[in-house]
Amino acid sequence: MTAKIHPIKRDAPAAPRAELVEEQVRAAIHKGLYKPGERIRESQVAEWLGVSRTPVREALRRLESEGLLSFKSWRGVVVAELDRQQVIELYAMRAILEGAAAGLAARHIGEAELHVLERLLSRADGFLAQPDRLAEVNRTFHQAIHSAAHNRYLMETLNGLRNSLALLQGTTFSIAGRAESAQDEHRAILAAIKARDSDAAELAARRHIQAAERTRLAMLFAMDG
Amino acid sequence: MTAKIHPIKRDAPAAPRAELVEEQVRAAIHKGLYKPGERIRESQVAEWLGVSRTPVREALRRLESEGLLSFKSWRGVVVAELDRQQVIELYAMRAILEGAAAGLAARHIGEAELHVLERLLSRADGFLAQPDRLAEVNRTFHQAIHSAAHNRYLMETLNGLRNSLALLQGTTFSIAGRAESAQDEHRAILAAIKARDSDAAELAARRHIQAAERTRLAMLFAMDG
DNA sequence: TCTGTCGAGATTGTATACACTTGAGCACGA
DNA sequence: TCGTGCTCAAGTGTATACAATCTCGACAGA
Repeated sequence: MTAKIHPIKRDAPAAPRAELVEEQVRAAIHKGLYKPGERIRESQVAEWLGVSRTPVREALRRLESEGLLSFKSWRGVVVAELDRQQVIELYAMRAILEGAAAGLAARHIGEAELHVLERLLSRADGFLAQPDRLAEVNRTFHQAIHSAAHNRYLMETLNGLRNSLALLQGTTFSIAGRAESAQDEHRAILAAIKARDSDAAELAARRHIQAAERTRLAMLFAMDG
Repeated sequence: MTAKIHPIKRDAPAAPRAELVEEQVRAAIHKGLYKPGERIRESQVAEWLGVSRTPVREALRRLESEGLLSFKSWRGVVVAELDRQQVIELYAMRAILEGAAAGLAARHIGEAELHVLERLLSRADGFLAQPDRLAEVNRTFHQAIHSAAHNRYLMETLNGLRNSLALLQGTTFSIAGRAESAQDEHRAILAAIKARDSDAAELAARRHIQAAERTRLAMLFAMDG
């Protein structure tokens, strides 16, 4: 808040409608309101959010270049679907980038950021039985590591990967025992970062993602039958 | 009239104008027709390409989410500018990902792909004195490696990085001696891939990018004075 | 001369109108 | 009954019209 030097109150933050639409649609996809493979009609979204099709189209175009949607000429947009191969490739990318982020964090992290990581790690202990809450805390934990790597492109790319993986419903923490192992893996990552051991941090992070991948693929197998 | 049934020739490929605009503007930025920091007016682009502002806006929105443009509310778009820190971060990302791609290629590449790499490498020998042509061949060489890694997300991300780095004018091959060292480095990468030595390939690729970074930063220093 | 306020023009943001493509349903005939 | 072709509604792609906001310069007052 820039204080009240000017009596000018910005009641309308003048947030472009297109950005609003983008956030709402992304949130809807993450929440599973729109399911993978489902078609999205521009006019339906426009009516839902009370805007015209113009900002809707701009928002959808951007969501498409993020990989969340898929355009087909004259046939509209559909929520992207991930086949098994894509999931594998996404996790491979995550392993590379989470590893790199952890390695960089081990070198560049500051005391304050380290403290945040420790608090988040212990906070997660309280949610071992609540998959959704745990997933949220852990997401913050990972983001804190990404941020500690001090490379905005790395952070952005990891963000995009997370977005894409959000197309998969549910969380791996609902699998028995996964929450506890994940917590162990997180402890190993943090310990390596704290010890400023870049190689160990990278390795621990890669292992962590690979373990998550195994669980996720098992979940997919279970669904496919 | 749906006319003849068989020789379906789509005279008008029905290429959405927005895609056309996107390509044209991207090309213009790469060619330096639009320079970093320069403002782009929607109506000017619309007139230039003979379309209305609607597809132009969609194209610009997508180019922005690629990082090539930067939006400011009600102030239009400007071509993104890279400060020294951003260049460093971009090269750090490239080192990570080119390394990963080379490592994966060493494991997954097929004989045909290997052959393509060898041909590209020897083709480059003929362009050591033509920086622009050399840059083009070398870009193809790198893309072939990315492709051989068989991970579409890795390839896409590397593509995005290349796009962003295209904001820097000129090529590092115009620096005396750089073309020859780059060629040496490429040979080292290919040798490691051919030997199926994943670790060596990753290391060689990282070194290559780091060498390119040093040259690039020296060029920036020279420009800044 | 300097400072701050207030338009006018320019430019972006949004809505609406229109053109083009697609695909599903229906009528018709074999 | 099944195929075939046609019509037309639904929905996307594009253009145009209008509203909101910013920039920049002129001008009044100190």
